[in-house]
Amino acid sequence: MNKGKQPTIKEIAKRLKISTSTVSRALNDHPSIGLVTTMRVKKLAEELNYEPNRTAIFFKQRKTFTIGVILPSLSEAFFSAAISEIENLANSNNYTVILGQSLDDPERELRIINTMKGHRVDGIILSSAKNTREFDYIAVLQQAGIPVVFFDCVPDLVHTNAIVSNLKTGMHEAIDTFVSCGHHAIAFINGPAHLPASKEREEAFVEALANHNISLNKDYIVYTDLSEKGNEQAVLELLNLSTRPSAVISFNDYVTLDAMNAVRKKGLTVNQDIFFISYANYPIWKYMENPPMASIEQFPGKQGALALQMLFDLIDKNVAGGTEDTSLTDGQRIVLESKLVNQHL
Amino acid sequence: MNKGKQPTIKEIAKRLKISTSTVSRALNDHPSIGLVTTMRVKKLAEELNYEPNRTAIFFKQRKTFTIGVILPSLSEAFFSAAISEIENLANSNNYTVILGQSLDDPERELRIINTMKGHRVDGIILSSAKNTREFDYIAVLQQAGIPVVFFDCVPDLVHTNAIVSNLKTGMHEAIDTFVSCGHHAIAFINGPAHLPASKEREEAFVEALANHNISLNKDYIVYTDLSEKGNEQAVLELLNLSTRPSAVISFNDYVTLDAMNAVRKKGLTVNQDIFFISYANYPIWKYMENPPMASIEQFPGKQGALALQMLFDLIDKNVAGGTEDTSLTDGQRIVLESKLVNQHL
DNA sequence: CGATATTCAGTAAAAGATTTCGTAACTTGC
DNA sequence: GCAAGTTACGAAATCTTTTACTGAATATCG
Repeated sequence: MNKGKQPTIKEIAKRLKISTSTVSRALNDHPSIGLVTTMRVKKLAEELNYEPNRTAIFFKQRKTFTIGVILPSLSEAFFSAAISEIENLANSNNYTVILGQSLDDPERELRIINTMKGHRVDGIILSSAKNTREFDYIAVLQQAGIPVVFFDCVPDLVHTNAIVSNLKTGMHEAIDTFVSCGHHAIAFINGPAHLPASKEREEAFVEALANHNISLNKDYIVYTDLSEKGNEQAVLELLNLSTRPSAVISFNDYVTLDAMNAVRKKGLTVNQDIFFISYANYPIWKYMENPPMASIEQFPGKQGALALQMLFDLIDKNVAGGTEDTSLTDGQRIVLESKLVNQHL
Repeated sequence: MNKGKQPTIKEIAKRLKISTSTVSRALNDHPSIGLVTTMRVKKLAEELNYEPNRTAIFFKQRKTFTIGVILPSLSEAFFSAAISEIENLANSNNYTVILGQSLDDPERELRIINTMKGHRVDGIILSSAKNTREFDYIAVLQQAGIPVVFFDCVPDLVHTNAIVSNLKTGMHEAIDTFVSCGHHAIAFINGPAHLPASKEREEAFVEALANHNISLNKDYIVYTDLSEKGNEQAVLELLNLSTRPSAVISFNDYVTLDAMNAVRKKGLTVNQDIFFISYANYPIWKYMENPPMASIEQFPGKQGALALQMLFDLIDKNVAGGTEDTSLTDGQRIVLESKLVNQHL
């Protein structure tokens, strides 16, 4: 039969006694090939079950229609929502997604980036590991002509393309909500202080309190390293204060979950003794008997979609413009507002 | 400088005034190249920041060190746990993962498979869409020499490689537990009847009841299409029975979540009026105030890891053996026992 | 009718690495 | 000192597809 081999364009050419270039052009509907020939080629291709060898095309065209997506973790709801949307959108644009998870390890992140560079991906979407401090690879990728779009965890540098979430709007809404429910003792469990995301949250927290003329109580801001233990300790710090807060905003839903467990262990009741609002809007809240009072939605899917859209734009410019195109060096940013949603109570 | 181009072995050869074959061999530590030459080549390669063009190698070697993973959904906890582990393991074996989600749409699944075939992946791990009935693509992939390993949702065919979860052990343990707690009115919310996974669960359910000499009440087996509405309706059927069950085993945790919500809406109390056990062990249970009594863990990460291991074996055999190797046609299966864990109460 | 377009298809190079085959130069063994 | 073996490297083919260039045949026009 076909000797277990995939048919090639050469095979078609031989059978039809025409040249491979004609076959290639016919299959790509090139106008310089006559209708009859084109039909003959396509017919035989169909019969032989011909499929182009994409590895050859990738090689020749220096384009792989592949994008790399690197995330800290695939099992975190925020990221799996994002990757899900990215894959979906990439797929409908005939792009393929290759995947890497850094597990928040900068070394591993770097290794993945190099692998993807080796695979000659057309672009990379990257939510960097929490403790990545070295971003030299950005220059390397730029040198290699591979555009990068950051999202969620974005390095604090100019000249990077990114989708950033404006965490402030959500924080303001959250505090408005708490205040309008009569809360004045509002605390904040923040993440690691060095993260831009933590800084932004904290600024917004301070601002929002000021807006309501609530004086800032330093004890009401505590920090967690985002581990389960860290989360528990952070909330315990708050609970052990002489006047404990009645409302807590926390870094994200995972922190809130651990915090709530700790609260219950202390014999207190969520949504009675103490109320929560946190970032991320974990899809599970609707199933909880005592969910947080509300959530600050960050739209992971939308962020992913925007990131991919921006990446496509960069890839196009990359193809159109020369190597000296500045589109890669100039960083563009799109800001997505966070929003208070799911008034669960 | 380097004209914005990536250096190639040709460039190295030219500068060193040796042939490209020597460079290639030197870089691959081929024994027929002298130590001095090898060192010189490696040194220059380092200086020039040479990186092999993998698209060229993939093309030449007919091997991409890439595997495809196709899952129904990336945002479901079970699958994100699996992909996370697969990516992890693939990464440490210097393989790259390309990703596709079928969204339980057979057409989309097929398209993804073809794309991956085009990418010349070395193998595919596939958890097929729930309502895929046509598995012709298996033959096509086999013809193309691409091994496939199924897991979780496995077609009911011989000659397929798969990691299957033995759902029975878990069911037996679950019912043992219920009975030992005094329950005799045990119901079962099953998934769509056509799924092998549903059939297996139901068989085990019937067997386990028989083991305890509990006569089977047909009304105590209801079905859901796994939609939120379907899940609610299913549990309502049970609750509206003249003698409602005191214990319920459900198809999976998502069903249980919806069922619990419905139970509460009816004014009943979970873990008091009615108890649940379900498959999957959703990681969120530890945060719930009224979690199911226990969970039947299916070890998604482990299943993924085993699938990848099996795939690697098949890829190796594929390389070693000829095209006529039967290893691809003979289906091998590994069974992983499900297990009752997290006695949450 | 001859000059010029237009149409259609072939030739060959190119992309970057690996690999088969071949061959100089040098070392052994006797 | 010569056959045989070893060492170290080069030339060229190869993997598949695309594409710039070229050329032949046919059509069009003045």
